[in-house]
Amino acid sequence: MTLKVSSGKLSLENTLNCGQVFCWQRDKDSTWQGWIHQTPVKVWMENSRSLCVEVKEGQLHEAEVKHYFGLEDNLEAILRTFPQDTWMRQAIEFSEGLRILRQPAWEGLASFICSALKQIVQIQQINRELRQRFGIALKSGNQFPTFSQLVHYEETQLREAKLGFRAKHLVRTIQQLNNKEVDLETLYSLDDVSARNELLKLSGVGPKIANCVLLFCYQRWRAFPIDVWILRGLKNLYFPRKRKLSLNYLQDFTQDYFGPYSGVAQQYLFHWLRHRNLPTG
DNA sequence: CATCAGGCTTAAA
DNA sequence: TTTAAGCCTGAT
Repeated sequence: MTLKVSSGKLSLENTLNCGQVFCWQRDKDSTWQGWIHQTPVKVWMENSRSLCVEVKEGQLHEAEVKHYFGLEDNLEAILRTFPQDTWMRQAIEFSEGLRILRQPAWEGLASFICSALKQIVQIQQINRELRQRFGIALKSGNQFPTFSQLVHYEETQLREAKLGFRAKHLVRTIQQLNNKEVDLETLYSLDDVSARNELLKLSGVGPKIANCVLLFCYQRWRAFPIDVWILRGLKNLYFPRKRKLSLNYLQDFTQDYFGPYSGVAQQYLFHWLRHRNLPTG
């Protein structure tokens, strides 16, 4: 069956291919195959204001689709809180229709632990490898394995999924979650700082990855991940004359300057910066 | 305390 | 050969 959901402004390209999520693939006909939590779907836009979702009968409700794609967020109002400097204006124009998804916490956490020193294409490969090797098989693909399912595997087995040295961290984090040292479910009810501190207890989770998980999985819109792209961008665009900038100083600056939705602004900047520096762009 | 090398894997350019 | 969405450890 096909669900048709009124979406407001939404660009699937900018939303699914901006580096916030790694379980979507575009087909030739600009439809996308991926997952809404553990449900396999195919999605496409109709008349630029309706999101169509092909899904097995009874597997998904419209509310779940809206929630996953963040369609209840007032995007225009969020964009108005951004500083209207020359760079942000370009980023907003380039990233039109980009929405922050509400991803499942475990898959997001695992993906970002695996993201260290990896390009987006490679992180997508890891996502597929983990599904194919360890996930429950459905007709249209394998589900992302839960940490409970993964707890039975050794580091060497995870390494085969192209994880490299990140396998050690993922194994440790899986054990920590299995021990209830950290409980991903309770993070939803914690304030930003407490939730962040919980994530930082996990192996392989530093400031950058913690902020990614907060922003993309826990709807903490002030979380501003600083990676090498954003670091270069901030230095070149906002502090071209400064020689030395500490990470702490920049982190404070982003909170103040980009405002209550600074994390969303980060993603708009990030998406723009990446394509701005590509050979074709 | 902050800050900073060095090491870690792999694939693509 | 270099580079790519970092983190951890240990040394100052």
